[in-house]
Amino acid sequence: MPSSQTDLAVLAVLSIRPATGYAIRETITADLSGFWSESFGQIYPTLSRLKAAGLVETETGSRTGSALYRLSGDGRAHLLDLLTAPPAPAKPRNGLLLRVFFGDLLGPQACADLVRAARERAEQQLRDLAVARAEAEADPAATRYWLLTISAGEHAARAAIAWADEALAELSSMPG
Amino acid sequence: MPSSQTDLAVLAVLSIRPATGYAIRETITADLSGFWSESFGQIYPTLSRLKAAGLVETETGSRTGSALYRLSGDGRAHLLDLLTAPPAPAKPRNGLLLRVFFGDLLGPQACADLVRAARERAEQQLRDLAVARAEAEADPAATRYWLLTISAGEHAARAAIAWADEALAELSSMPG
DNA sequence: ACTTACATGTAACGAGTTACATGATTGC
DNA sequence: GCAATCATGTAACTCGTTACATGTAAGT
Repeated sequence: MPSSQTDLAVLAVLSIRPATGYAIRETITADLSGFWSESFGQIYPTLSRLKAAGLVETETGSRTGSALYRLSGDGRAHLLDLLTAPPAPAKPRNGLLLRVFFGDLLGPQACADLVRAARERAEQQLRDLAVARAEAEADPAATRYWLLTISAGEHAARAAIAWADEALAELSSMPG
Repeated sequence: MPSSQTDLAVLAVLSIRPATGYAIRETITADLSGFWSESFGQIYPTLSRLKAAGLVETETGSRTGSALYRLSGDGRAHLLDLLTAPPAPAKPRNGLLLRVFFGDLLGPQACADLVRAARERAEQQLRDLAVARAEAEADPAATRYWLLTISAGEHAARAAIAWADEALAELSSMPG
C-alpha cells in the first residue's frame, strides 16, 4: 500500500475542483510549493490507483485524450481520514547543519560561505512569500488557512535568517 | 553512484576517530539527531563501498569480527570536497502545513488539534536542546560549531512555537 | 548461565525523481 | 504551418527504511 502522503495531496487538490493530472501538478507547484512537491511520475500512477480503488472518478474532459478526475463520495471520506491522521514525522536531513557540525574540517571562512548562501535562500523565500501573501490577500477565494501556511513559511525564513546572522557573527570571531 | 549525502555523514563521523559501523550510527543518533539520521541498512553497504573505493581502511578492532574503520588520505580529501559542495536542496514535504492548507475540510477545531500537537513537539525539542546545550557547554571536546547547530535547532523550534500560537489564536476566532 | 549491549549484513519493500516517448490543442 | 503549452504515461534508477537473520562480548 503506497504513500498515503501522495494520496492525501492528490485527493486534497481534487477536493477544490475536478482536474487533470497535469493541472493537479500545476496547483501543487503554484500554491503548495513552500511545503509540498509532487512529480508526474508520482501523480499519474497514483491517479490510476485511486481510480481503481473507487476514490476518484473520471469525466471526459474538454480535450480528447485528457482525463478530468473528480473526487468520489468514498474519496472524500477517505480524504477526511487522511487529514485527521497526524502527519508522519519526517526524518531530519539538513545538509547545511551537517556541514556546520563538522565545521572545523572546513574552517570558519568556508563555513561562513555556506551559511551566507543559506541566508540568501531564506531572504529569497521571504520575498516570494511576500508576493504570495499579496496575491492571497487580493484573492477572494483564498482562505485564512492559506494565509496560515504563508505565515508559517515567514516564521521559518525569519528564524533561518536570525540564526544565520548569529552564526556569521560567531564564525567571524573565530581564528582563520 | 549512490548517495554522496550518506557518504558525507559517514566520512565526517570517521574524521573524529576510527569507529565500527555500529559506533558510527551511535554517534549520529546521539549527536546529530536534530538534523540527521542514518539506518544500519544504509551504513554497512556504504562502508563496503567506501572501502572498495579506498576512502576508508579497516583495522582489526579489539573484538573478533568487528571492523574498525578509519579515514584514508583519499577519504579525507574526498570528505573536504563533499563538505565544500553546497548542500542539495531538499524537496519540501510538510505534512502539517499540507493539512492546514486544506483546513476548511477539517474545520478549525480539528486543525487546532494538529497545530497543538506540533507545538508540543517543538516544546519537547526545545527541552531536548537545552539538555544538549548543557552537555555541550560542559564538554571540553565540544566545538563552537556543535553549539551553532544546537542554536539552529532552538531558532527553528521557537519559530514553530510562535507560529503555532499565532495559528491557534486565528483558528479560535473562526466559526465552528 | 543468562541477559544486555555490541556488531554485521541482507532482502524486501516503499517512496520518489528523472528522463524519455508520445501525442493533442491553442495561439500566432 | 509552427511553436508553445497542455497532457499522459512508463522504465530505470536512487535513496532510504524495516525486518530479519546471525553472532560475539561483557557484566552480573
